[in-house]
Amino acid sequence: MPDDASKPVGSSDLLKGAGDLLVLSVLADGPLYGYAITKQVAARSGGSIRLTPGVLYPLLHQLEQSGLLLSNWETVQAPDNEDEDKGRRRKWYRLSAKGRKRLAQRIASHRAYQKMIESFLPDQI
Amino acid sequence: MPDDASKPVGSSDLLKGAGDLLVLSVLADGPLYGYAITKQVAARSGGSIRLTPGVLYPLLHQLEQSGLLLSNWETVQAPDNEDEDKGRRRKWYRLSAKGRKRLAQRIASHRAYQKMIESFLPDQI
DNA sequence: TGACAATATATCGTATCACGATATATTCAC
DNA sequence: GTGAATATATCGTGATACGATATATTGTCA
Repeated sequence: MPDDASKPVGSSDLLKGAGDLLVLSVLADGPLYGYAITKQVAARSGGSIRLTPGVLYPLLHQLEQSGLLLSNWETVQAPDNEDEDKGRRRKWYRLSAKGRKRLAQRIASHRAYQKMIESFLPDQI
Repeated sequence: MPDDASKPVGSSDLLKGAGDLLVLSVLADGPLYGYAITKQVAARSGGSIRLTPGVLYPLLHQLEQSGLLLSNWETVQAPDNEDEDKGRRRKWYRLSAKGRKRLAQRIASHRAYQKMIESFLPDQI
């Protein structure tokens, strides 16, 4: 049996606690809805960062609850849809003032931490 | 009740998955035992990275089990200790060849990931 | 001599989090 | 009309960082 016959087990943990930083960062360019964030992040990372639903939506809710994000629902009417009560729902998220301030702090602390980690790495291995 | 009356709750999550990178890095300079690693990391980080026992020892065991570290026990005899069966025990760890190779890979992937995260951060907030 | 701090290893329980799987509904393309 | 894409959301699992706790030895200082 080959070592990696089927690998839907365990974790890869790509995000390493930077999920909030990513979401706040892409929203700094303007409001987006969840699915659009997913696509945006995938595109800008060349497909290497996949912000899956199971990661994204709990994260958005948590950021909103913390007052860092504000949101409003949009109902998209399909051209042939005459029923006003139906239509695809989108929840648009945008940075709050608090979220913008927090983003600046997170960037600073992220860079400080990475600088610290980098200082531990050996020049010669 | 003040918001942070007593805060031994929850997490700070300073390490963010870089624990193995830290340990492998400090061991690249030569063998060390656990407690010395703690002190070394604390000193080199100005006290901001505290590799507590609950983090360090499981990590060392896991790295050893993965074949990245090799170890041997040392028994330190106190000057006034005549009993050969007693004395403070130290477990010295050193990088294996596999560990050294892995360190190089981890550094490369860490830097690639950080570069990717950095590319998401907005210039202007 | 006795107490306390520092040295040194280790495990346990909890909280958090990233992730795959799954669910539901709408709309577009063919 | 069938399937892919769009769009939101929750659940269960596994990994892990952490504080708390335990145990034993050694150094310091009164």
